[in-house]
Amino acid sequence: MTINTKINIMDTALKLFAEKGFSDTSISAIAEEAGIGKGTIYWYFESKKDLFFSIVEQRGQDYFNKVLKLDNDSIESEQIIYKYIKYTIEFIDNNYDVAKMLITNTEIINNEFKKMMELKQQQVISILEKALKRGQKEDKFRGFKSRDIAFMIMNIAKSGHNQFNFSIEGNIDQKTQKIYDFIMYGLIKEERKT
Amino acid sequence: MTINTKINIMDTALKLFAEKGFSDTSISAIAEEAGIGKGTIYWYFESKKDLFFSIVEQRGQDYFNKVLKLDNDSIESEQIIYKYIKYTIEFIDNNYDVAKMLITNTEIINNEFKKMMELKQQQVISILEKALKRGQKEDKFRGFKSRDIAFMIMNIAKSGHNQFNFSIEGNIDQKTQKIYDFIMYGLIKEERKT
Amino acid sequence: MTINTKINIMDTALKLFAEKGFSDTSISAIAEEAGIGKGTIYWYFESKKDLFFSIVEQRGQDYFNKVLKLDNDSIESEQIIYKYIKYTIEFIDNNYDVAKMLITNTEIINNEFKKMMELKQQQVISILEKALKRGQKEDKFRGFKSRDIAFMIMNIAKSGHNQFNFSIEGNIDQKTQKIYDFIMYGLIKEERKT
Amino acid sequence: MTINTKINIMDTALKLFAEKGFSDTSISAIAEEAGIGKGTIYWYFESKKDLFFSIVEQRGQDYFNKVLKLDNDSIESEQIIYKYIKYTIEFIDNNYDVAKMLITNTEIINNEFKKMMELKQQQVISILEKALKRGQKEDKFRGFKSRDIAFMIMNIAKSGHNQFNFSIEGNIDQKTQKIYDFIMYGLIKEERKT
DNA sequence: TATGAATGAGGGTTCATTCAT
DNA sequence: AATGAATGAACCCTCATTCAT
Repeated sequence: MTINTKINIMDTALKLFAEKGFSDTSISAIAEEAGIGKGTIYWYFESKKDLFFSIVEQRGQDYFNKVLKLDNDSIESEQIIYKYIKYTIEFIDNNYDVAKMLITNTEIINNEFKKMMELKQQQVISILEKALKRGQKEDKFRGFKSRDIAFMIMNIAKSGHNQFNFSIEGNIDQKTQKIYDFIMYGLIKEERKT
Repeated sequence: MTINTKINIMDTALKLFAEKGFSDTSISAIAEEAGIGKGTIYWYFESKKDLFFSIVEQRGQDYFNKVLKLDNDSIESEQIIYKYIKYTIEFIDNNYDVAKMLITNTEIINNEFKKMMELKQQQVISILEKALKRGQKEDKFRGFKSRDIAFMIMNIAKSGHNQFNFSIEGNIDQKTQKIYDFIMYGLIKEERKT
Repeated sequence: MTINTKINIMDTALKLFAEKGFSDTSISAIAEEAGIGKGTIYWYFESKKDLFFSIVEQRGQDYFNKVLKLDNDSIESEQIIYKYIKYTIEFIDNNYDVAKMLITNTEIINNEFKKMMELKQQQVISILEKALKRGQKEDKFRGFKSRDIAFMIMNIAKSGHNQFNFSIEGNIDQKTQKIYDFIMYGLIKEERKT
Repeated sequence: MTINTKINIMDTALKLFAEKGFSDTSISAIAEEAGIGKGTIYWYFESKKDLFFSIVEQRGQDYFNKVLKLDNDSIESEQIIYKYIKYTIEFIDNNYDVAKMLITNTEIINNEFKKMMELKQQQVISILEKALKRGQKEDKFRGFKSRDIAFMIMNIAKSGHNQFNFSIEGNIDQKTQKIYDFIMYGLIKEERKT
């Protein structure tokens, strides 16, 4: 019946982790929902945590690789920011469950995993920081601490995620455009100060 | 023995919840860390969840009340945004543990509590939205969907929070100023488009 | 307020023991229902079991003493049986709670107490047995093993007690008469065999 | 390990429930006595109460079904009474533990269960009542309130049960005969009144 | 590959009892 | 006499994990 039991397990687990959180999702529940035996999960994964990590890895790898490719001086700095936002929105849209799972379960996961996640985040921040610095050198962007801004951009990009039953409206491109526009020009209508 | 056992329990629990998450913090651990008997916790709190909620309520009430007072047309719209950011940064700075606890444990808490949190968030969004609309009418702000922007401001304000071992640099006022400036003017240096 | 705290405690405890059983009645619940502090109970009683025993002793003593007085050869044997039934019905009627408590909690009480209860029951059986033997000698009663009959009388006398929402109908005297009549003459209408 | 773990659990639990009562028998004690892990019990039973109910159901069903079959107008009314007594004695003899468990733990069990038990008892009373009324119509039995007598018969039939280290002497048939004889003819030797 | 019975550590919670006040 | 905060043993139950099949 199951062409690929492993995928079946991961999909089911992802759904339940996102719905109820890591701690409140039992191996039994995953097995039952997936229509397999409890023991089978342990044939494919070493532990519950291993299952969680595997899901994140599988789903997040694509996104992360795309972002890593933005670390390229031949891409215009605005484009890097635009694409970073787009990739992030896209990832959240296509992997709503993983995103939710990551956002809501970060802390309950072990330190090794947290360190890995931190490392990746630091890499992303560095890529954005580098692009921002370049943009400043090229006199495109205003003067500021680029690392701070990189951090703010990271946070604002998550606005594509539905929190508290609310999210920015629109499809991926519209959301991206809105966030990008806000980041670039801010709120103020009046003449730009320099 | 302790002058105030209840406060001792809440402080200890808060520390552990923030450190290890709700599910991975046992009542036994809290009792041991607080230097009291397990049963004593149940003298002051009905359940582990009740303890969690009590902490959030106690710590969050001040912040929320301050934000609610911003819902006042006699305050200039920019000031509302500025103060919202400041209060949020302040809250996070002074209640680092609660903030972390809230951010990382939202999903594992029961629905009643989640609904209450959502309600509060919606109120905050509405206050910002109202201020933004007023700012637009007064021709201060650019045209945009104010609810979307309110949502982005909420997300960006959280940048004061140390995630992944990184946060915006500076004291409360400096952080606030940086975020406010970014929100108002964005990245771009060039002449403002209208 | 409380003229006699001890009586207050015993009355309240009796009510709750009868309602919910010994194990499911907590000291806290008794204290709360009695409107006193938990510690106060321990001023009057050594333990929860001591409280239980005290109640039984206090309430059962009268009944038991009355029955003991039936051990008297100058009372006609039928009268002993009649009065035994009457006293038992009376006790159950006036001390419904104790009776229910005793019937439903016998086993959860310690062995010392059980032995004491057994002893008393054996005394009662012996009294009935003696009366029955005397009645046989006097050619009033049919031939049978008097100890067996004594035991059956003991059991049938409990029919005055409301079990499963049903009991024999009537007031104390009517109930007593019905049971006595049944014991004496049985069901059969036809000519008596000898 | 054991050929049938479930039966092992039920037998062990029955033994302990009868010995010490429901509340004073812990799941740990059952597991230890049965030589299995605590968790295993929860593989077969949903809860401690479920375990209790299952035992009662399993053991009591046979008895109850037999009694229900006595609700049959083609059986002579005396025979119904005789057989009811016999089945009851038999059940108590073969299921001493269950009987004791039921008699001593009725009150500590939940209301749903109590209602079910009451219902069954009412059915039994009704069967006896019906037989008694028929016997009266056929002019076999004396005039009385048949429901009261049915209730007394139920109580006296329990005399086969060893209470307070005493019971009627003899094997099943002898006990049955003694009780039946007592019920039919009562104590009195003299000429029968009508 | 796949199962599910079995395990036992650990969870949250209750409650009889103590004792300083 | 009376209190109630504090205790900790013991409770029922869950669940990640193992392993014989």
